[in-house]
Amino acid sequence: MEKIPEASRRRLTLLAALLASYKEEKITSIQMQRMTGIDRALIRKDISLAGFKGGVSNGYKASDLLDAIRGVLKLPAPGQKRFCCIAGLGKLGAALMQCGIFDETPFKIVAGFDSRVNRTEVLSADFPLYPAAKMETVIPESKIDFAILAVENDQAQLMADRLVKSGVKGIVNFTSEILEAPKSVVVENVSPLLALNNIVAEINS
Amino acid sequence: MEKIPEASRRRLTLLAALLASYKEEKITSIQMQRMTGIDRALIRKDISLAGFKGGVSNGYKASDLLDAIRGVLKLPAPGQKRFCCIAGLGKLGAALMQCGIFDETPFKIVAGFDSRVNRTEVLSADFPLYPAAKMETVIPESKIDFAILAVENDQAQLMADRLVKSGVKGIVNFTSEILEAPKSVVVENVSPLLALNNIVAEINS
DNA sequence: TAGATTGTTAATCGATTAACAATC
DNA sequence: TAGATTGTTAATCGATTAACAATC
Repeated sequence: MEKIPEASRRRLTLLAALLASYKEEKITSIQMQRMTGIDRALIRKDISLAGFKGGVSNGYKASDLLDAIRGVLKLPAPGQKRFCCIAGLGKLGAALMQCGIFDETPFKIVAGFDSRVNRTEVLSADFPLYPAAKMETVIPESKIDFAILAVENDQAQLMADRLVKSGVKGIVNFTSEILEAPKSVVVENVSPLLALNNIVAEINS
Repeated sequence: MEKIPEASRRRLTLLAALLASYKEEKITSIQMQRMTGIDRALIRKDISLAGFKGGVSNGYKASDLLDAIRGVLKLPAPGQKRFCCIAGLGKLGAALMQCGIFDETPFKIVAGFDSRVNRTEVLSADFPLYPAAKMETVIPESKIDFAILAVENDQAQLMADRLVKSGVKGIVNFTSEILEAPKSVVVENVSPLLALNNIVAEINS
C-alpha cells in the first residue's frame, strides 16, 4: 500500500469521526458529501486510496468502512487505550479534565500537571495530579503518548519544551501560541482564537 | 489582487498568530520555518501572494508583515471588536466563558446560551446568559457573528442548526460531532478527540 | 564589500475533477 | 430490468520546490 497523502488522511480521519456516530447501516458518498461538504468524487477517491473496495451500488456498509479507515490510518478502536495527560490546570484545563471529554473513546487522561502547587493540591480528579517538575518521570512511567496543553500563553512554549523532553509524541495545543517543536512531535492547534481567525479569513476570501 | 488559495491562507493565518506574540523587530523566513515547520521558500511564496514586498536582505519587519497579512486576509486587528457567543454552558462551556480566552483580542463573548434553564440561572458572567430558545432573537440583535459550540455531542447538530438559523457566519466546534452546515457558514473543528486522531494518523503514516 | 535573504520564475509534483464502464 | 452508485482512469488544475538574480 502506497502511503496516503496528508490531505486525504485528514479527510479520512474526519469521515471516521462522522461514521463513529452514524446510526444507519449504509451510507453513500452523496450523503457523506452533504454531511461534510467534501465533494463525493473526492470521498470515493479517498476511500479507494484507503484500500477499501467494499462499496456496492447502494453505498457502503458504514461499520465496514469505519473499520477499514481505522485500519489503514491505524486509529485506535474503542476498547484500545492510549494514554494522555493535561498540562495546565487553570479554569480551562480543569474543565477539560472533569468534563469527561474522552469518555467512551480510546483516549484516557491518566495525569494532570501544573507548575502551581496549589492547583494540584486543591483540584481533584480520577487520576493523579503532579507538579510540572514531575513530568519527565511520570510521562514515560505512565506510558503517556499525548498531551493536552492548556496553560497560559506565556508558559506555552516552556511547557511544550518540557513535554517534548518527556517524550510525548503529540500535543493538542489549546493556547494561542504557535509552538516550536521537533518534527518528530506532532502539534495540532485547537486554539479558539486561531479557529476564529481562520473562519474570518475564509469568509473574506 | 487574485484570491489567495486556501492552503496559503491558512498558513498566513498561522503566521499572523505567530507574529502577534513575536517580540523582536525583524524576522526572516528561516526563523519562521523553524518556528512553524513550514518550508522557508513556501513562506516567502505565501508572503508574496499576500502582496507584501517589504522584505529586505536581513528579513521582514515583523509589525509591517503582520499588518500586511491582517490587511489582505481582513483579519480583525486589536481595537476592533467582533462579537461571539457560547452555546452550551456545561463544565467546558462555562470554563471557556470564564477563562478570559479572548482577553486582549478583537473577539468578545457577549452572550451565552444553554437549553437547561438552571445553567443560565446558576452561572454568572460579564455578559448575559439566555435559554437556548432566545438564540434567534438575541444573536441578530447583539450582532453576533460567531459561536463557540460546547454542548454535549447528542445536542450538537440540533444546536448548530439553531445557530445557523440565527444567522451566525461561523462556528468553532468543540464537540466530537461532525456538523452539517450550509456552505455559507464556516465550521472549524477544534474537537480534542479529532485532534488526537489526526495526530495518531500522522504519526502512523 | 562579503554575506545573507528576498522575490520571482520555471519545473516538478501532487491533488482534484470529470467522466463513465462496471456493478448491484 | 431500471436506476443508482461505486471504482478507476485520464485530464485538469493547483500547490510546492528548486534555483538564482536582485537587493541590502
